[in-house]
Amino acid sequence: MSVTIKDIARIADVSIATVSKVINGKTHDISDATKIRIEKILKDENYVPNHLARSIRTNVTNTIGLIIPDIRNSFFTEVARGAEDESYEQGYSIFFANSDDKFEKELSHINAMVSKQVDGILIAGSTERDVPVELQMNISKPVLAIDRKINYNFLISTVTTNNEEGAYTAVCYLIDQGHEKILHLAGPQDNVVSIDRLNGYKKALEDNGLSYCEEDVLYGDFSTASGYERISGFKDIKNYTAVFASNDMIAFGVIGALNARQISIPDDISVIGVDNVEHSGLVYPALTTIDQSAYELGQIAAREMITHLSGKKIPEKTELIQNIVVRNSVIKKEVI
Amino acid sequence: MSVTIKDIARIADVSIATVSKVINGKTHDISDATKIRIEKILKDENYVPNHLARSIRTNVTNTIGLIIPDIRNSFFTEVARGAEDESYEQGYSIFFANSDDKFEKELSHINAMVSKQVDGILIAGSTERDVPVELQMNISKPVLAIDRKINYNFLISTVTTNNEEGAYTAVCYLIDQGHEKILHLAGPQDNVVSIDRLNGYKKALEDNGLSYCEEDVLYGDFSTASGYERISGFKDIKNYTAVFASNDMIAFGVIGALNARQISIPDDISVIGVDNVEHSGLVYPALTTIDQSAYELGQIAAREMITHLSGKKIPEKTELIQNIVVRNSVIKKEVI
DNA sequence: TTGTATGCGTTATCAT
DNA sequence: ATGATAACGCATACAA
Repeated sequence: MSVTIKDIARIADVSIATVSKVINGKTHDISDATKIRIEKILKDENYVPNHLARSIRTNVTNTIGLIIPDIRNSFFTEVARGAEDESYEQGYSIFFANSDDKFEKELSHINAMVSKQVDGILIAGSTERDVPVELQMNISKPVLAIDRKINYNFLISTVTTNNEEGAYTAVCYLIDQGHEKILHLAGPQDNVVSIDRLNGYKKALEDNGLSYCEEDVLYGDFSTASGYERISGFKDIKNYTAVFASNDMIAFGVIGALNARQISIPDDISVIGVDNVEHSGLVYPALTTIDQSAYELGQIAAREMITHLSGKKIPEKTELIQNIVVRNSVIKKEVI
Repeated sequence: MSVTIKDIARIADVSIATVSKVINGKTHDISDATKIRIEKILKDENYVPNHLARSIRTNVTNTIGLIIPDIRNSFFTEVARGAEDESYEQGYSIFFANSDDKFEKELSHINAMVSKQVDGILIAGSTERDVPVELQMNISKPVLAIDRKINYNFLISTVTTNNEEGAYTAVCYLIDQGHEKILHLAGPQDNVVSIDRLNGYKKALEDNGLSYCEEDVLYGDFSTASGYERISGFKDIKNYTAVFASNDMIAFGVIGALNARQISIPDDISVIGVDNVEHSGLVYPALTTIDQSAYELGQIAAREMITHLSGKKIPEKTELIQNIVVRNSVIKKEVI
């Protein structure tokens, strides 16, 4: 066992109340002499407060739970880092867990965290959900939603980025650079993010007087392999001057396939992605893309949770802007 | 406040001792009737045990701390995921923290975790260290070292991969494919990992009757930019048929620079990396590389810690094998 | 200025 | 089969 407040009291020949006071800096009614003496003993004995015991009294653990689908998804890697940084700065610890997009696993983690008395939980919800179950869950700790909407009872706020707007920005940039025939490589047809981005694509076309055609959209999944396959066998590629990929992974596949087909980027075709994944600046040519502000998402989520815990009011919803990161995969199309 | 064992006892009109027993399945001396009745109330009242209170009695939190330099480094992303998976399966939670390779930050996290009574701590040590301070730290919880050696008092085991061997494997593979002029893009001269890999490179050459020349090694840092710069201005590149990059990031830079110089991979030059970063299979051409088993590293680290906590003996040191992942960036060199 | 006593939610021992 | 109670380490209201 470690040394406890009781041991210190015995050594210093004072009561534990006195020791507790100097530990917590409530020294206004402690004489300097004993204060200094106790502090020395605390140090000599290498005393470490038992935070559990403290928490059981104060009902505060200075701990936040973070549940994400998968830390290996670079978007969530950034979210996690942002949340941890902010928490650390404010003296909080992070319980971290992956749900693998399984609702059951998410619930299991929530229960564990509540049981361990986290002060609040940050959740990037699993894609798989069971709304009735969700609604009847009785979470006794504040919950903040990251990136995706969720329906738990004690939801205090939602922090998201606007995927439609990000896509809109990307496509407008393409149009701005003179592109008019823009191929869209979408993600799964039933995926919310993919749908949002498709809508942004449509809206950008319409707002710029271009018409939307169904055949300009190729569906797949969010993987590089998918991007590669769609493009490598696509006959009409010459009809387009630009490709808007629904995420960077797809864009990597597109780049690979175009390289393989000896189609030059960006001279023959421009490519733009979304996500600003770490490697997007490192491929050749460096990918122009949309930054989702994943780090800020995590950071702000943690910050708002902590603000809430301190008793202050926080916005019910905050939406981060997705900014374009201009690199070398898009070129201005000269109008002939 | 949440409902406590006391509330349940009141509702069921029994003592808290009885409730505690059914909660913990010690029902051998409880009548079926009361057992069932209490279980129903537990459920109806949505009772969640306060794990803190339990821990303060049992001295066990079922929580493990994980301190890594940076979750955004994909190697540690994998480690973290492996550790979390194993912990989850065994009913443990993970406190997660980044040290940014700062020793001070590492210490700060250790203190917080010890204070919060983790059962043990997994540490991938920061590069920056202060051995005297390290030795005099008196950590009261078991510590397990991941990937890098550390010197805390309560070190129970070390789990690493053998970087020299991994590099050796890579270079032997190159030689096996007929390459004899192999350029090595190393990391920082004073970095342990970089040095280990350089040694593996040397050893592979020597063991295969090839001589090591200092000018065949280009130093830089572990970034893509570094790889790109070293190669883009390197006049003697034509003298080589293969490049062994000290990590995948460097390899990405090499690929980019070779592409830019119109040197074909792998036809003109083969490239091999180390790390098997997520994107390494997704670049063009797909990178042949060495897998560091980062996921297993985290998984095994957590597993051994938990085994130790259960009172069993664990090996003082376990070293994981690094395996080659053959993809498309290396080609067999035809001997003329 | 310092100490006593109580309680936080739980487990576990020992009575009943 | 069930209950009373001490104890875990700490914070704090109140007494001295």
